[in-house]
Amino acid sequence: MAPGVGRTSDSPAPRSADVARVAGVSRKTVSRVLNNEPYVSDDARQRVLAAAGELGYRLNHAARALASGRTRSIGVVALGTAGYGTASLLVRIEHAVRDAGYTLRVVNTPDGDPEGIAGAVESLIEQGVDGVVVSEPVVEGEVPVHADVPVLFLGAPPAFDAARTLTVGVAAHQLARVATEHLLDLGHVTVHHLSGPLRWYASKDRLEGWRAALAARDASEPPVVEGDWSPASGYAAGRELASDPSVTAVFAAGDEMAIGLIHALREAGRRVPEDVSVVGFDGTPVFAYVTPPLTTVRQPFDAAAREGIRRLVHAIEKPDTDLPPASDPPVELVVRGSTAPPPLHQG
Amino acid sequence: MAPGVGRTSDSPAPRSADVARVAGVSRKTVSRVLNNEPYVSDDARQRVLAAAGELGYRLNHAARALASGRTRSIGVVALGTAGYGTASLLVRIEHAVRDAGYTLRVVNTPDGDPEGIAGAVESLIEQGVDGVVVSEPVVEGEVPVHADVPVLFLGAPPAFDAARTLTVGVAAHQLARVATEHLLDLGHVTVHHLSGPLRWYASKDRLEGWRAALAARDASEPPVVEGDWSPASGYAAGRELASDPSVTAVFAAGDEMAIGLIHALREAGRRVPEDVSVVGFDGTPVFAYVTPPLTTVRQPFDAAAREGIRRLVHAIEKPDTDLPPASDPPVELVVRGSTAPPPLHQG
DNA sequence: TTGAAAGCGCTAACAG
DNA sequence: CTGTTAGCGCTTTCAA
Repeated sequence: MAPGVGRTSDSPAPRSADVARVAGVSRKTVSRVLNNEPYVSDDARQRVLAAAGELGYRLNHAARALASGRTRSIGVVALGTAGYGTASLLVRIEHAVRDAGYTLRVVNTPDGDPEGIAGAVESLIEQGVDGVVVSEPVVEGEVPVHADVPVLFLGAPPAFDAARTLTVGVAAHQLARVATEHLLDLGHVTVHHLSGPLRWYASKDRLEGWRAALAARDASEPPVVEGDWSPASGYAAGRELASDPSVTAVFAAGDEMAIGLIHALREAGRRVPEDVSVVGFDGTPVFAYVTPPLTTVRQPFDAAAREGIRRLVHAIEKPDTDLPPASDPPVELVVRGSTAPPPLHQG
Repeated sequence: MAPGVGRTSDSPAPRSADVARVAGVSRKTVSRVLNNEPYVSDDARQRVLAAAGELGYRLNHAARALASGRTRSIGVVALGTAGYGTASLLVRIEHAVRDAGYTLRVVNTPDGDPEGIAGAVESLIEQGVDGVVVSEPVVEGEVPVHADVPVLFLGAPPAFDAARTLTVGVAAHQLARVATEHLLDLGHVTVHHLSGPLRWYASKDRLEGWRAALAARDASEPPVVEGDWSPASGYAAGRELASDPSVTAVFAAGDEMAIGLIHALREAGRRVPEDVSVVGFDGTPVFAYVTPPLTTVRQPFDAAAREGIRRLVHAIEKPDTDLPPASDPPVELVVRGSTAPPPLHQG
C-alpha cells in the first residue's frame, strides 16, 4: 500500500502543525516547503516532505485561500451546449489551466447572453477565482459586472468592466476568408453563406471574413441565411437554397449546419459537390467519414486556449510586466470531398 | 447602473462586518440571512439584504469553507476527450450540480486509467470538494485513493476506497440489448459487434448487453472487433468486416465508430442498409442528417446525471437517511435509415 | 535560514 | 429571535 494511504478515516485529518511537529520544525517552515519558497535547508525540506508523506497530509486550500487572498483557480464561463467546437475548447482550456498550475471552475450559460454571463462571472468571483475566461459569448449589450480579477474573452471583443480584460481571437475572420477563397479559387462565381445566430460575435466574425473574401474578388454578395448552429437549421437552410439554381457554393459557419445543409441539398436532387459545393467550419474529425467527406477549416482550439491562458495567468501573476506576443494560430483548410468546381466551369 | 456596481475598485471589498454595521445587526444575523436560516425577523432580513446590496457585498467562500468545513462544491473527473457522449454528460452534470446549489470543479484524465483518476481525485479532495463524481472510468485495477467524501461512479462499478461510493449506471447493458434485438427483429441471423476499448467498463457493459440479446435468441456469437471510439477505428473495422459476406448486421458501441464503419463498408461496395445494417450508440443528433441517417440508441445522459447528483448530494447532506429510488432511465431506440432486413430475408 | 505572533472572513456553539 | 465568543488552517509580517 502506498505511503499515506493508511490513515484511518476516523482520525482527524492532519494539519500543517502536525507535519511541523513530526518534522521538528515550525509551521512556517512547512509552509515554505509546500510553497517551494527559498531559504529552507535541504535537510529541513526532506524532513517536512517525509513527515507529510507519513501522515498523509493534504493541504487545505480553503485556509490557504483565506490567508493569502489567492486561490490558484480560474473560472470559465462556458456555453452549455455539447457541440464539438465548444466541448473541444473547454477541454483545451482545462488542459492549459492545469499545465499552468491552476485548477478549474466551470459554469455554463446555455445562451451566452450578457445577463447569463454576468451572473456566471459573479458566481465565479464569489467563489474566489483569480481569473475568469469567457468562452465565445454573444456580443449584444455590455456585461454588467464589476470584476476585480482579469477576464479573458476567448473569441470575442471586450465588453466588460474589469480590472483587466484580455482578448484572444480564434482567427475566425481569417478562417472564414480562407474557406470562402477556396470556393472562389475553384471557379465559383460567388459563395452563399449560412451563418450562425447573428447575435453571436462568432457569427459576425465569420460573416465579415466571408464578406471580405467576396469583396476582394469583386464577387457579388448574396443574402445571408441565418442558422442557429444546429444541423436542423442547416437542413432548413438547405431546403431554401436548393430551390435557387444560382447557388453553386455555400460556406457554412459550422460543420453541423453544413451536414444538415448537404442533406437537404441532396434530398432536393442537388448533388454535392457536383452541383453545389459546401465548406464547413470547425474541423470536426468525424465528418471526414460521411458522404461526401466534408471540406472544412480547422479551428485552432488548442492554440487559442493556450495563448489565452498564458496571457490570463500573466495578468494574474505579473500584471505590470509585458508579455511577448505569441505567434499567430495556424490557419488550416481541410480539403475533402464536399467541394469541387462549379457545374459549368468557366475557369 | 445596477446597485452595488458602483463600488470603486480601490476600496477594500466589504466584509460581513460592514454589512452588519450598516444594517445595525450582528455579524451572526448577517450570516443567518445569507444562509437562509430561520429565526430572523423579516425586518432584520430586509435591512441586511439592503445593506449588502448597497455595499456590493460578496460573500467570501474561502472563509465560509474554512469555518464550516464544507465548500458546497462538487468535483468531477472527466474524460479529456471531446466526443459527443462525454461532453454531453459533462454539461448535464454541470447543470444538475448547479441546480442542487453546488458549484463544479473539473479535472480531466485523458485516459481514464486508475492512476490518472487517483491523481485527479486527490487534487479535487485537496481543493476541498464535498463530493466527487467519476465519469465513465476504465475498469482495470483499483483506484488507490483514500477519499473522505462520497464518490459517485457514473456508468461504472465501484472500485474505490471511499467513505461512501455510489454507482449510477447509464443503462448501457439494456441499451445495447435493445440495439441488438432491433437487428435480430429485422431478421438478421446474428449481429456482429464493434466494441470500444475492452479496458473500459463502458465497453464491457455494452458487450454484455449485446451478448445477452444474442443468447436469448440462440444466435451464434461472432468474434468481437475492438475499436477505440474513434471514427478511424470504426473505419478500420469496417474494412475488416466488409470482406466477410456473412456480416449483415453490426452493432457499434459508439456513433462515431458506426459512421467510420459505414464509410468503409460503402467504399468496399457493401450498401447500407441494403446489404449490411448498422446500429450506433449514443444518439448523436447530427447523425440524423448523414447518408444513411444513423439508427442508434439514445443514452439517457440527463437522467443519469440528475439521478447521480441527486444521490451524491443526498450522501453529502444526509448520509444516514435513505433515499427513495428513482425510476429507471428511459431506453430509447432511434430508428433511422441505417438498418433494414437482411438481403436474403428469411423472416 | 528559521520561528512567533497575528490575522484572513466566516460560521459554530452557546447564551441571552 | 439575537448576539457573543472562539476558532477553522493557513500565510503573513517581523524579528531572530
